[in-house]
Amino acid sequence: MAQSIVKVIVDAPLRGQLDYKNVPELGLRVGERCIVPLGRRNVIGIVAGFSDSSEWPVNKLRKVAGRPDEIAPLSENWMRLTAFAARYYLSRHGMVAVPALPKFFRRIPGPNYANSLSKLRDRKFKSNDAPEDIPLLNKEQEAIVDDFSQSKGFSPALLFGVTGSGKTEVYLRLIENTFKADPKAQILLMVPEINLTPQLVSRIGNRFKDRVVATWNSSMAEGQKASSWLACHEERASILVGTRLSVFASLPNLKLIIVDEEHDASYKSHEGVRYNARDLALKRAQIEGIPVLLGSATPSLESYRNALEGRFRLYKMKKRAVESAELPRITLIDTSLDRPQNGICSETAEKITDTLEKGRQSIVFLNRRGFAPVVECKSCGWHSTCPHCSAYAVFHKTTGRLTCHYCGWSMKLPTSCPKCGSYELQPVGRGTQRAEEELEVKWPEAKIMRLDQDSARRRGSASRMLEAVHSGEVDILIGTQIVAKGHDFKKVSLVVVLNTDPQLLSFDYRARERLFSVLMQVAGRAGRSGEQGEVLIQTKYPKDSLFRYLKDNDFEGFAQEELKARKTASMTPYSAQALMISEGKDIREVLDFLSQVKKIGLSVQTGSVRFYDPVPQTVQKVMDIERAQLLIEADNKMELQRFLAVFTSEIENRQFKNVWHIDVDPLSF
DNA sequence: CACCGAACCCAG
DNA sequence: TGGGTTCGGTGC
Repeated sequence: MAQSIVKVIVDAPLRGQLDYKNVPELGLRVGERCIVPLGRRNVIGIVAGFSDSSEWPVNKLRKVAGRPDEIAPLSENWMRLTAFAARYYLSRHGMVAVPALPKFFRRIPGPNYANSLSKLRDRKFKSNDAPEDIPLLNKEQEAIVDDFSQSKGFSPALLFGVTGSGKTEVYLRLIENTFKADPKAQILLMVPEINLTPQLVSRIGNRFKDRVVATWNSSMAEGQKASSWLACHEERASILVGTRLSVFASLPNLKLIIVDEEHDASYKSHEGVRYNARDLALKRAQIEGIPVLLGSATPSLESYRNALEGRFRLYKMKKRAVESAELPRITLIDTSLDRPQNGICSETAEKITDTLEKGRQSIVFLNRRGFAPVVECKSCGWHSTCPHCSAYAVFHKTTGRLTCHYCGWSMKLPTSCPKCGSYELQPVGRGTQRAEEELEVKWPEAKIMRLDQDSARRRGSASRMLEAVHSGEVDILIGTQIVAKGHDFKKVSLVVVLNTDPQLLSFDYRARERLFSVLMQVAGRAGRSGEQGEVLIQTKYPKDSLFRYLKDNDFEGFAQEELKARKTASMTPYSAQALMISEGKDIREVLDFLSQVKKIGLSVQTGSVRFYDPVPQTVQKVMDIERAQLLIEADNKMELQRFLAVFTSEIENRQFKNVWHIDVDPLSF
């Protein structure tokens, strides 16, 4: 057997695999973790293969240093998935595979290792004994469950279900059917963010009492991550509920993947390897040859198009699961006719008062945190800017400070203008803190609560606040996006949307898609149990077609109009994009570098690949680093991929000293 | 001339 | 990526 040389991948930006002399007594197998010397230290690597020859002089090769433990190898499919991700997102196999393991499993074992490992194995997963009542499926749900459960092999499907149509119940039945077909099956349920997982996990735990339900998300303690990971790897856990990183979990008997809220931007990773976990979930299902379900009330245009063109099966759920729950009535308030007082139009104010009188709850949605986005000097025109970023420093009244939302820099709000000394400093614009204060003045008797990153910062405090809403202690909940996400508030009958106009006018062509999605979600908070819900949207542009589709609860109409526009302009999903981003001290140097890079690109250009001009990023400077980008486009992902492989190796060969990276399939600009 | 942080270089 | 080394500016 050809086993004298071990090929190892490690977490370092090195091309290909590293060769080491094998130590046959270790009995290493492909997919196993091993300890190898790298430079002056030892690191954890993963065995990618064996060979009897090397491109390196064999006598210069170093020996494998050992194995950390007896844990079973990662599967061949897992290795294929991570290798694919590395290739597609222009990274290195080791830089995807190794960081996909919990920290515990990528550290060199210390003296207590064996002990800690057995503790991890013994960790008990919460079992749930709450009484369960299994809702009956309606006709729509039943047909979908029956059809999807017939899937054989790789079969992607999109579940388009309006808010409240009972997607979760469909997921649960699909999981149940998967266990019926294979009692040892493992299922991966991906969710965009952690906020929702507790409710979802306990619901799953209730339904599948004899199963271990593991969770995996970035806010968990390292020990918990490690024990969840191990339980999945050793097949003690049969369901994993996790955020984007869990697409790389080791699930040797994976039989079904569900991606909930598939349109959600948090599936895209922004640090390290910039992968999109939803896309990788599809790839994973393809590699494993298993069904995958993407679910959403407002699918991404990309997935919706895939469904329209027959690449995904399309399931629709247009009824709310609770028969009596009607869809909320949406009213647009023209802010140029009904001028807002302290941000609130008179019609809005009346409705809030009504709702209070009826003893029902209201949600006020304002997607901007802090008190005011900027402070201005009325006498000289000075604005509060961050000294390290090209952005305003936001005024937070709770702390009395100006804070930069990009780098975290902050200073005490000056009492007089730093430029001219005038005392006429005035906060401009409105964030949730200001709106909260204004609501308190207007409705002093109401119990008002604010929910945003600032008020929810402490661990678990968000869930405590949500609990207060559920129990009815709160009359008006004001907040950012967080209030929109999937909470099943029974007593909310009014939703008010303040100032979404900036997103309507944004140059980012995806802003409309995102706005539609978030408005649909927030509207879905109203009237979830019986009583007719009402949604008020204050806008200067009530005639915008986006609102018409929203009023008619017509995602498909909206999506088709958007798709048509995108097709005409050959924008995504009718084209594929990659952003080359570069950073440096001097913006001219950065732009200069990107111009050179563009020239190189033009010289190796293939097929439909085209370039835009290098431009500074929207927020040009962050933490004193200037950033610019070069947008590269092709007719489809395959052509773009083929080009990028050649292009990046060409740039690497030139050994530029500039810092750069590539964001494949970027979601924002 | 000592000290420190930033830039640079390298790993099989 | 992480770590070690080298380089250059600053302070005494």
